[in-house]
Amino acid sequence: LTEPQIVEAALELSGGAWLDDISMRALAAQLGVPVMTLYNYVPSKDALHGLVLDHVLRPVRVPSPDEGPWEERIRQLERDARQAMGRVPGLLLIRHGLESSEAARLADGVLSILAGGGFTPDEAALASAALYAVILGQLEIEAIATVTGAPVEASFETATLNRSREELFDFGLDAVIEGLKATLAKKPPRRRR
Amino acid sequence: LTEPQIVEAALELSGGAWLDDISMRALAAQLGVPVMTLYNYVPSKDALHGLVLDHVLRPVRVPSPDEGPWEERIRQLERDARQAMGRVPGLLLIRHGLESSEAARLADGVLSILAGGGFTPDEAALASAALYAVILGQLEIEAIATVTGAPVEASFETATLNRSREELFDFGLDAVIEGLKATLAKKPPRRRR
DNA sequence: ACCTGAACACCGTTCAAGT
DNA sequence: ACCTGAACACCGTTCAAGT
Repeated sequence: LTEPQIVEAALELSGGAWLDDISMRALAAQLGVPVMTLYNYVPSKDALHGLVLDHVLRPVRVPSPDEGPWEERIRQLERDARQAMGRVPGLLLIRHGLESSEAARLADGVLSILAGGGFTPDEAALASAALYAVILGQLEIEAIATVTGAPVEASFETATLNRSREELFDFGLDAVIEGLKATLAKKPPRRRR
Repeated sequence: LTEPQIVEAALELSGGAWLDDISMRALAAQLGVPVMTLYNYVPSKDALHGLVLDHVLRPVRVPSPDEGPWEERIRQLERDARQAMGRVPGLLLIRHGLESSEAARLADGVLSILAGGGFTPDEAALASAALYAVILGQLEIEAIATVTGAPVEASFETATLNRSREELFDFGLDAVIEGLKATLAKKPPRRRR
């Protein structure tokens, strides 16, 4: 019985819905062990969520500087991250984003990409928060759809009905990136020293 | 004992943290009634969350067309909504955004503002989803900060440390709006008939 | 040392009995 | 009709006893 085994079992058991809804008892049953055995590998249910978050975020790469302009690298990273987290829409990353070392790695990646793109550290921080908000918000919208079985954003009438999640996400992401570019364009061109 | 009384008690008891963490038992104690009495007014704990969401969203106005250009009206509505929901960062609006008639009212308001701004229904739907994502994401970031006591976005290093939530939100919101305007600008100017 | 059963201190909600 | 106590079917986790 290993940690990855437990994480995988939790993922399978949640079936893409609210991770929080699976109980330690059900997880133990799935693995065929007594409940308390889990606590030899995981300190708490809360910590388990952190492990799951790390697990799904681990494969997401931070593109290196030679992989295109900063917009393209941001887009790639955010798309990958969204897709990875799409495995567990009800992850409640809310509560664990700050504890996850993988989430921190990606946040740092975004910051350095933005810095390389010409943003000051200050602007980069603001911009990365905006990008973070977009991905979190989109995941929430998807979580609603997955868990309730409703189409993506029913309240937005029929227009969104036939749109894929990718389309929705890309539109929002592109809008933010476009806005960030506009911010950059207003500044005098950066000087290299 | 009235429904608003129950909602207010829930708000007070949660103290701005995760609403889900308060128990029906604690809520009943706060109101000085037996637990089961609550069920004469609220069908379930889940429904209570919906009532709280409606309650905090009710005062948020949809600006009328004569209150400035569409960007300004969107900004005003979103700012108001963010502030209203800031009362209960841990509202888990995730689960109830679709059930709340007040959330639906605001979503419709955003759609009609965008339509008036020159977006096709299709574009307006995409744009409103993007705006929805931004506010949801920002609220999540704030919820993390409130509940964990950490500064807003600790992983973004010191740059964000001294920024108010309003600054963060406005930056993200402005970026999206800027991006949406760019989308509009690329189109031929709309014709009135 | 590692494992785990029983127990503790909770939950939300059903249901039947009270007035 | 309206109200509510007791009970049901769960929780996560502690803790002490097992090997």
